[in-house]
Amino acid sequence: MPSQTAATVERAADILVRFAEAGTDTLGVTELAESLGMSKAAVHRVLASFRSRGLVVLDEESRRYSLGLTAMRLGLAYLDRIDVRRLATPELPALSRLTGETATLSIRTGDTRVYIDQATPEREVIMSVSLGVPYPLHAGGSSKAFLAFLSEEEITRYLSRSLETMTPATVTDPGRLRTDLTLIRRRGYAMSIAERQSGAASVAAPILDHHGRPAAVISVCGPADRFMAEADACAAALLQTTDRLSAELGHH
Amino acid sequence: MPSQTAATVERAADILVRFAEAGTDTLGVTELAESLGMSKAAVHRVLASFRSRGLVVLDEESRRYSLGLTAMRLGLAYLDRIDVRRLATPELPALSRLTGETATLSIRTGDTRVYIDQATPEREVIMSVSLGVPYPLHAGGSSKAFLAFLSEEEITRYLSRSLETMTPATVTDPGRLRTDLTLIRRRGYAMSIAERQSGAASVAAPILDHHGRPAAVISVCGPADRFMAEADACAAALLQTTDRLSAELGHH
DNA sequence: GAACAGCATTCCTACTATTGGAACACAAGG
DNA sequence: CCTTGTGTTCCAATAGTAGGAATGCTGTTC
Repeated sequence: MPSQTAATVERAADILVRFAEAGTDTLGVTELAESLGMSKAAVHRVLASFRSRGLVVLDEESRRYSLGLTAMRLGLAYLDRIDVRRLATPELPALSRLTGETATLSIRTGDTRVYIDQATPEREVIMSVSLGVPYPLHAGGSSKAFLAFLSEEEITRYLSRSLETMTPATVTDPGRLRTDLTLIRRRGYAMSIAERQSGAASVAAPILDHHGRPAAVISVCGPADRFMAEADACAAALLQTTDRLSAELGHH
Repeated sequence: MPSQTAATVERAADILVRFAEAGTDTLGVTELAESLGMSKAAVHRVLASFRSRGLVVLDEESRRYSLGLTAMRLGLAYLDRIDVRRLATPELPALSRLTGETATLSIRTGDTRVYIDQATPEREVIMSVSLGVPYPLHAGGSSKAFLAFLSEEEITRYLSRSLETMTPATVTDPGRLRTDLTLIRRRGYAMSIAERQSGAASVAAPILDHHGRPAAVISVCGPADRFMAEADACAAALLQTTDRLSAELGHH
């Protein structure tokens, strides 16, 4: 969609993105050049430039590169400007302790949604989510908690697209999804068993702003086999938290 | 220091950095161009390129730019790969040389804490700690440096348990411990004389992560009889180190 | 211990892609 | 309705990048 772009800058951005995607901490010049189809010389120049700005750092011994302090500052700057985060983050540990399961916070990013924080309980078998990864709005508790509280037009538009299947339990039929969403609105929270992630289950409820729109979603989630027995208690604790936060955003 | 750089990429990086520095969430093209001495056209091209990679997003209404999801993922990727040990271990020899005493690194393991590394000075009478042995959180400098910076709930929970006596100097009274912890938080470091180990004394301070939680503790310790004369100087050197490391973990 | 392999880094010229002034479009405010 | 401030596009000049090849370095193999 962006119109006037600069190829050099896009390639440089690709290098940066590769650091975020790669599971490994460090990347070498050759490795980057091959995976991006660039020449080693070009990759090296870009890395040297990023290095001068602290975006990446060079380990002098291994001659390999990793992300730098500036990269971290970018991430924290992004999170700082999300004010619902400041409001909700302190609630997650309390919710996790109360329920004995993982509590998460998500925000919407267009037609997707990402976890931006989580608090995990202190026990052996726990569930942990991936922060920063976009997920579709129709699969899983947190996603459906967003979708259910969007406007009728937005829901219709979203459901008219092709809906990705993430697990065998993902619902992709628009009719069945609409029934789900109606129930979610009536109960005030969404429940999901293995819709986004096999073996996982969750309850999720939105924090509504003064327009009644979902500013964020909190979920309580855990391993599916034991979670079902706790689901009702989790939902009660969850709603108590989200109702209070919604009120703080001016929702009544 | 970097040798072969690419001017275009450096300018692009400067734009990115500006988003992290600026207190405001959004920036406009003109604003960026003027503050960086670039032409509006160049800034616009760079932003368009970053936009295609999700590093920045454009608010269609206000025509202003802010950081995007990819920026957050960079920050989280940086934080993920930070292994406190790798960060702090190289600092221990320097701290030991500077103070003439032993420098140690501890991490928490639930309701206990273990030394995972140490650096000893080159002199005849030195103190040496046992790596890998769990110690309780209420006795000794390193332990109390952890305890003091946990959440109020965690402290209360810990103090409600029965507290082991390790030496005649160990404090086990919850009231006196709370007074200790308050002082530690105010000074930024903990001091202990023979609380965990007879004949030993130490100062200890936490490395705090971006949540303000203690990721690790560094201590400087030595034989009690001579250590007291050096304690203030050791604390100063210690805090200089831990403050810098906390910043690298995103604490501010 | 010498030859080798694999890596990062530098060099240098052809040439492609960026540059930036100016023109344009659009919105808000006087 | 004109003005002033945006962000965006256009285009020719040229400055800066690209990339193949050479170099230097490190660690490994025989």
